[in-house]
Amino acid sequence: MLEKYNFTEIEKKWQQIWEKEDAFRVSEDPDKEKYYVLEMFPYPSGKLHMGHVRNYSIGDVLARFKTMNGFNVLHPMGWDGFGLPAENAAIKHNVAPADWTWANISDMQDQLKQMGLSYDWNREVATCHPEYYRWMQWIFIQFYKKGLAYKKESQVNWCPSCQTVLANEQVVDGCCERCKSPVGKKDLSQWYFKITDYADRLLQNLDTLDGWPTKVKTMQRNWIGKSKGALATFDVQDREEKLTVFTTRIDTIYGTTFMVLAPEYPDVIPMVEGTEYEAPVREYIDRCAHMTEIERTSTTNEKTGVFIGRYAVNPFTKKPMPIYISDYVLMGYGTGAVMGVPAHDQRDFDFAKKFDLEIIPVIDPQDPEVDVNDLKEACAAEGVLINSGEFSGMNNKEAIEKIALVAKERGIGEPTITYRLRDWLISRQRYWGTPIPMIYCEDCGWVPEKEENLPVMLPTDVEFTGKGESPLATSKTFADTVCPCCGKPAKRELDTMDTFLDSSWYFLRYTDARNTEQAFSKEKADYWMNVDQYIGGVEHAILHLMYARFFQMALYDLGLTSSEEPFQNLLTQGMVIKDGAKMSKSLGNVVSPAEIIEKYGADTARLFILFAAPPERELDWSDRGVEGSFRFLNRVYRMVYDFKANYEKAVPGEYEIRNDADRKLAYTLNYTIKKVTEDIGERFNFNTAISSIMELVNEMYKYREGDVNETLFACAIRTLVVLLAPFVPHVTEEMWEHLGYEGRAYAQSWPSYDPDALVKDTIEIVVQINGKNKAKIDIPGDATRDDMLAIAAEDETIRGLTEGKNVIKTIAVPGRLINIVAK
RNA sequence: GCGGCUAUGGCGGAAUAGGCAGACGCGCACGUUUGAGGGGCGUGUGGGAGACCGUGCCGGUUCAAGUCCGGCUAGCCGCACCA
Repeated sequence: MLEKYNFTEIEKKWQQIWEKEDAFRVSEDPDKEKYYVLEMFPYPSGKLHMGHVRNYSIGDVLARFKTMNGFNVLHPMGWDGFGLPAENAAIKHNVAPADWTWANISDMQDQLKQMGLSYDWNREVATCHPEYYRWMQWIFIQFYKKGLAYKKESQVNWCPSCQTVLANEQVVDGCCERCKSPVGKKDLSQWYFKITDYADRLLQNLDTLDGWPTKVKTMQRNWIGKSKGALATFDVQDREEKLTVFTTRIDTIYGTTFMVLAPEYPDVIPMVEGTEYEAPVREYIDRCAHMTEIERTSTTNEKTGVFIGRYAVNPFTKKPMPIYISDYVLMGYGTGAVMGVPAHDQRDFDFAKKFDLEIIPVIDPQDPEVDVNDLKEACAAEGVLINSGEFSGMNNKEAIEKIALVAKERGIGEPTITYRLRDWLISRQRYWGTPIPMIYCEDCGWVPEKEENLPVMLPTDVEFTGKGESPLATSKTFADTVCPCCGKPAKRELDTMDTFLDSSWYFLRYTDARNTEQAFSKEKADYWMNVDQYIGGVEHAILHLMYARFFQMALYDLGLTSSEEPFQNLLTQGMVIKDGAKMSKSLGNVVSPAEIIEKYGADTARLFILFAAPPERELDWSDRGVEGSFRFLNRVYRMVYDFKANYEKAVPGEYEIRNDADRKLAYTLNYTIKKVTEDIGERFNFNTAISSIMELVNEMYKYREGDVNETLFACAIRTLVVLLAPFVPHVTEEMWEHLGYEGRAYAQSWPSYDPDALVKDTIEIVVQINGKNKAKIDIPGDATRDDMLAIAAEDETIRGLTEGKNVIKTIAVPGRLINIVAK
């Protein structure tokens, strides 16, 4: 160890040693309690950013801390290797997506290794590796066999820029989640996963996920969007068609004055064919079809629509009512048909005003401020039914239950539940993804590839134009195959899978990453799963985290896993920002991890990022703050160096408390152990853990100015190095070695504290009069409530303060304060 | 519109079960070491001359409120014509 802190050399040295010693390799050990800590694996863009550094620093502290506490810790890392940027690079720079991706993986792996993260690299996975996507395809086939995968022709979200379809979840504010272009519609035959079959379980299980942030659970609940309601079926006058509506307010059915269908509603065209209404209806439908998602939803208030010339019959009142089509009714939710109750629904009210339709109030809110016969806006309040035949006079909450049941008896409806969640569209017209292992045979239809033929390899003779259909269509070798069923010539599916599939089970593959016979062995998965702590950005709250939950449930139903939920505890880290804004190239406020590591070292980068804010919060990057963390490490380094130089023979061991200074240091030392242990283990408050270690160091600096008890100080030095080890692994390893201790710092057991050292002889407490701090007195550390009051009663100062006053009440909190209420 | 989160010195943040608000760090000031600079070491640092006043605002509960309750305001995030 040099006199000066040379982080570059130290970090290189220890990274090499860890690699040579395969320090972080783990295997199943039934005698040890396991702990699985997982950070969301990165897309291999080629460059690590501060968000990654934060994510992996948090995970690494936890992994190292748990290891030191005797757990068998699984801490893996891998690559979400498939995705669009690789294809864009292919188009732009004429490099093969595979070459580009593997080069990036190699670069990023170097950068991760420079951070000194305790990964078991033997378990590294890359989703774009054939040995990974082989099992992805195998899982797809299992889902298909179970009826969870199906192909359907429908109108899909189409990103004109990415030239591919998008799942509902990937459309954000009407724009493509990735490239931000406005999303349009397209009719295509695509593969879907039946995630809606799991809607209720995905929702129900959220209640069991105590270790998840409520924010994420709420977002998922909203996304699943369960709503209880009823179906009601309306006949169409002079027609065979029947129109079924979904409503949460069946109690207002007597107030229905019109009916609205989504423009895409399948029965619309047959109902208008050959009538004078056909032309305007077709024109309206056409207009809607050409609108992007944004255009369609931007006209929030102004309702549009067309009367289709037909009348529906209200099943309760038997009254006919006009049928319209309007884009405010969505084909994708409920049944695509709604009953128009203008008196009690604002959208219906707006529509009725626009088309001059009748408004019939059927709920009286019994509010003197509301005149139901002259409504200025829809009245959604609860109340009593009026104008509702046999149900008039009933409370509307009661009516919601009752009318649905009556409808069921009469065969005109029934109670039901609807979800906002749609089935997951998984086909992508992309090259750089897992090929969908399905084959189309003229005779047999869609047939899965034989499992022994997996993986269906991505071809390399492909052209990238960035336009049109799937790039796999340009391969001369890929499409042609034989039917696995009948052996006749057949064609392969040319689309690839949404990359969110790849990341929906990688945590299972880590448990058995090198298995060539199975996706993962159930035994190993059962040993390591569930993930005890998952860490990542909140931007994955819906997409990834719900897809992964769905996969785990489906795999559970297939008997491949033993638990329905994959992630026991979830920590969503906050963003790293600078100057009050997200780091971005356009703002020019990006701080590159590589620069920081070069200037201050990985240990400083890790320490700062953990110290500056608690993990869930936003982290404001400060160059000054980084210097502070660097300064602290230098301060520790110097103290250890000086200690070794001045007290070469001092060894940690049983020490004697000779004086107050010794007692104070022993107290701080033990208190710090307690504090750091709790802050890391129970609260993930790494910032306060680090600040208490700083206090210990400050205390040690003061202590060494006086009469040094070598054994005690040696204990403090040793403990300091161990407590810092999870945060700053390189420099602590160097100091550990320099101090001449056995083994490696990372392999030490976590220290325990001596509760006796935390008992103080005297403590200072506050005396309040009427809740205001007035004095401080010293009392014995073990003083009871009565002792405290007795001491206070005899104290001169306090007597003076209460003199002439009438003491009404005294409160004493042991170890904290006394409050005297006096008039 | 609906739902969630946040609000504390010049700044990042601390106060874990209602009990000394501002730990720790940054910045700043001063002292010290040094030929000087840098660096180190140390002291001080919410406001106010003071009794006191101070955790976005108004009110409440309590002996005691940053913390609990009711009502606002602002900012951020998510969803949004969901019938």
